[in-house]
Amino acid sequence: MYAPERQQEILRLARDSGRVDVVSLAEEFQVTAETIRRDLKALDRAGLLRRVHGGAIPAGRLDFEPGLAERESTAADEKDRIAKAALAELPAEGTLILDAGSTVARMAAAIPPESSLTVVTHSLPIAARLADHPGIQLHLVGGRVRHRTHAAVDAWALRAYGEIRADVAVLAANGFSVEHGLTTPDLAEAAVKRAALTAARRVVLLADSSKYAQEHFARFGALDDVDLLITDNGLTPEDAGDLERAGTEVVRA
Amino acid sequence: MYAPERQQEILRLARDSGRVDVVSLAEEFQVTAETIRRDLKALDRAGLLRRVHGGAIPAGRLDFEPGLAERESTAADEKDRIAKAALAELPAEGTLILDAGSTVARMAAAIPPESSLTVVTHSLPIAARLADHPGIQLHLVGGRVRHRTHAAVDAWALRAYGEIRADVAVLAANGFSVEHGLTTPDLAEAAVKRAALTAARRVVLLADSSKYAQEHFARFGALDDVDLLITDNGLTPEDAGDLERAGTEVVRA
DNA sequence: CGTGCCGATGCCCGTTCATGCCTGATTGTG
DNA sequence: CACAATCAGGCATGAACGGGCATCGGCACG
Repeated sequence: MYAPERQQEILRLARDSGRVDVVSLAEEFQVTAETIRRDLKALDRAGLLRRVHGGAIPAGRLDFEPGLAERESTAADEKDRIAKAALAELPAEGTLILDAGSTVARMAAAIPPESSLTVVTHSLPIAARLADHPGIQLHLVGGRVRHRTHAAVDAWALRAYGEIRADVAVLAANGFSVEHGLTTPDLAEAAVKRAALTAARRVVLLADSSKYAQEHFARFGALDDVDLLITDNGLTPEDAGDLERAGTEVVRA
Repeated sequence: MYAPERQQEILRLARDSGRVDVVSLAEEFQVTAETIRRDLKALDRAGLLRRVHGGAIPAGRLDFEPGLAERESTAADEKDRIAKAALAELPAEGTLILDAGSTVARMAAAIPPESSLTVVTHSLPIAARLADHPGIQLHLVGGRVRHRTHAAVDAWALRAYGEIRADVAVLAANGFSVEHGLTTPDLAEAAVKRAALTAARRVVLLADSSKYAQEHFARFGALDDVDLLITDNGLTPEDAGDLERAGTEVVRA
C-alpha cells in the first residue's frame, strides 16, 4: 500500500468516526507508529486533519468539542439521505447560496465534479471543501467567524448577501415549525441566515426530523419563506401534511 | 506494442484495480521499469494518473491538492525557520492581517494557544486553521476564491481591507527586489495584497531567499513599504545589506 | 536500396524516498 | 508529582527514481 493511499484511507476513517489514533492505525495498516505519525503530519500540513496528542481529528469540523463525535454520528444516516436528496434539487448550473451546517456540508461534499455552479457561502468548512472543485466558481462571504459553527457573521456578511441574488439558497435550521418558523440559537447567525434567505429566488431547507417543532432563541424566517423542505421519514406524514398546507413542499428522504 | 497503446492499457488497469505498480507493469508488458516510469510520468503529466512512489493511482481517487502539497515540500526547512522567526515579531495582542501563502500558513499554525489576537485574513486555509483557536478573534475577508491559492480576491476583499486598520500585516510575495519591489503572478491577488499592506501600520514580509531578485507580472508594492523582511540565510549578507540600505530591516533565520 | 534521422527503449549510477529503529524530550493522567 | 504514553529528530537501509548515454528500429528521403 502506497503512502498516499494510506493517507487517503486515514482521512476517510477520521471523517467517518470523528477521530483516529496512532496506535490503532499502525495496527490496522501494519506499519509502525512513526509512519502513521508522518502520515498524520502530512495530512495536518495539508490542512485536512488536525493533529492532537495520540491521534488526529478531521479539520473543518463544525465544532471540535467532545460532544461532537456523538452529535455527528447521531442521525448520520438521515443526514446523508437528506444531503443526497438535496443534490437532486440543485440546478445543473446557476448560482447557489450554501448556509453553514453539517447536512449542507455533506451535500456540498457530494456535488458531482462535472457540475458548473457559482457557489456563495459564509461557511468556512464548506468553502474549504469546495475551493478545489474544478467546476465551481466559489465566492466567500466574509465576516467575524464564530468559533462554534465556523461561519462568518455580522456586518460584512450581511452586506455581501445584500448585494447578490442567487437562484437557490440551501439553508439549515436548528428548529422549524409552522407556528414559530425557522429558529437557531444565535442572533448574529440568524441575521445572516435571513440575509441569505432573502437573496435567493428559491429556498431549500435541510433539516432532519429531530428539528421539527423545536424552537430556539433567534428566528430568521417563517415557514412559508421556504419553498422546499427536505427531511427524513422520522417526520410523520401528518406533520408533513401540516407543513404542506402551510405552503412548503416536503420531501421525506 | 507501441507506447501509446501500452499507456492506454496501463490507464485501464489503473482504473480497474485502483492502483498499479511499476514492477508488475514492467513484467506484464515485458519492458524495463524505466520505460514504465516514463509512461507513468507521461500519464501523470496528462493528469490521468497520480504518480506515487512505486507506482501510480488513477487521478481523482485522491482528494489532495497537489499544488498545495508540492509547494509545501519545496524549501520546507527554510519556510519553517522563517515562520518561527516571524512568530517572534507578532505582538502579544493586537490586530493582525495575514496574507495567503504557505509560509504565512505555517506561521499561523504555530501561533501559541495563549495568544490573544484579532486576525484578519483572506486566505481560506489560514482561516480554517485559526477558526477554532480559542485566543483568536478571526475575521474572514470575503471575495471570489482563486483555485490556485485558495485566497479571496476582488471587490469584496478590497473593500474589506479598505475599511480596517491593523497593527501588523504579514505578507508573502513571489518575488522581491530593491528595483522592482514586491511582485506576484496574479493581478487580482496583487490588488488584495496592496490593500492589505495599506491597511497595516507595520508590514512584515516573509519570503525565502529563492524569491530574491525574482520579478513577476503584478507589482503590489515597493520594498520600502516593508518594515521588516524575514528570509533564510540563502540570502547573502551583501544582498541583505542592499535591502537594509533601501530601508528594510532584514532578518535571516 | 542505402542512409541518416529520431523517437523509443534499455542500462548505469548517483540521489531521493519511505520506512523502521533508537534516544532523549514532552505531554497527559492518575 | 511521577509514570507511562507519545512525540520529534537522527540515522540506517533497501527500494525507487531520474538523468545521461548508448542502442535499436522504423521511416522518410535521396
